[in-house]
Amino acid sequence: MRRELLQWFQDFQRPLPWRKNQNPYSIWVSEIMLQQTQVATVIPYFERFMKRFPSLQDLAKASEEEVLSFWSGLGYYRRARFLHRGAQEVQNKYQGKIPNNFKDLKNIPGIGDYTAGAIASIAFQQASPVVDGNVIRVLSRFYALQGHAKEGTLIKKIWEKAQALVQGPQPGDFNQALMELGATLCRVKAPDCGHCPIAQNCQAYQKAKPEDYPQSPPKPKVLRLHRLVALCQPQDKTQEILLVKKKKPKWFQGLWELPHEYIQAKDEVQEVLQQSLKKNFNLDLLNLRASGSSRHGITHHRIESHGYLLEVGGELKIDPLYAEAKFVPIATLNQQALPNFERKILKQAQLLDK
DNA sequence: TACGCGTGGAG
DNA sequence: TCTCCAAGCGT
Repeated sequence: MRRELLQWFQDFQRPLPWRKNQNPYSIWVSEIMLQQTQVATVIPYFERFMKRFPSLQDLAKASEEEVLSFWSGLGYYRRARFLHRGAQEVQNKYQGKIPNNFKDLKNIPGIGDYTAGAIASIAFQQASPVVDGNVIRVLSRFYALQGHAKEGTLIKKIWEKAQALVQGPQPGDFNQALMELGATLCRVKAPDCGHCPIAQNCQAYQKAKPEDYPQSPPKPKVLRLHRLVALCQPQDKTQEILLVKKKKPKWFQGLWELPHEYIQAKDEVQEVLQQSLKKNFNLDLLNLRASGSSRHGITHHRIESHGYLLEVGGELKIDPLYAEAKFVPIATLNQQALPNFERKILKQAQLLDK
């Protein structure tokens, strides 16, 4: 099985930017970006990020704000803050040399069991296993293991299998081959067993029901929210817009947001915005017009945002709930550390290009 | 151990 | 338009 998979990987692996070399730093960046994120989404972010932060040192000495601005739109922003912190830690504790073993890697912020195994095996050829969503699927099918994909007992068994399988030559390629198989052939739905190099020994395939493995876990209930978003422009400077940071935001720690309020359907728009702007920013609402709505999902939340373009007056003074607030030129919005959640609203108001 | 974190592609 | 879920992690 090991031999077949390695051969298949050599013949059919996708050419990906982080496979051009075995530089531990670029492997690390790619592995963090790929957490819970598909390859096609990551590629342009990876290219842009590596161009701006080509070495660990470049990343370590950058500001968190700038690192986040290069992560803007990729999601799970905590990853970027830990990666940045991790780079600084490697710089200080290991003189800029990324550790080559699982144990030390795992102690770096943002690096868990999976990522420590991935870096140790891919960048340093250590026989260290990896278990991600792909590996759980591939191995639970190959060995016809019972249990759902988030269940502790199943995951533990998969780690044991992966640990045994990774022993031997080319551990990094073998780990990547397992994941590549999961991503391209051994898919959640409609697996392509006809082209699978290990189908002959796959127990789920022999039972003719590979897509029954692993079982899908119970899912949380979806919550629906409505949100008013304020695009505030000063009366005398209409080319600027207000961005804010809460001290303890529910989402998007460290990123800029547009001022907003979560509302009930019956709430009066103008009244809510007027009171909110006065209380939080000491601003007077002079006039408003609707600029469009958009939907966005965040984990198990489905949020409908309603944007309003507002003209505001008065002197900016922020409430203690907020850490910062600033008016920025509209032309600089593209370089700000904003979540896509806010970019959608800005695009609809034609303050950002599509 | 369970939960929450972002986003976009596929079906 | 909706659901599902991806190269996980820290708490």
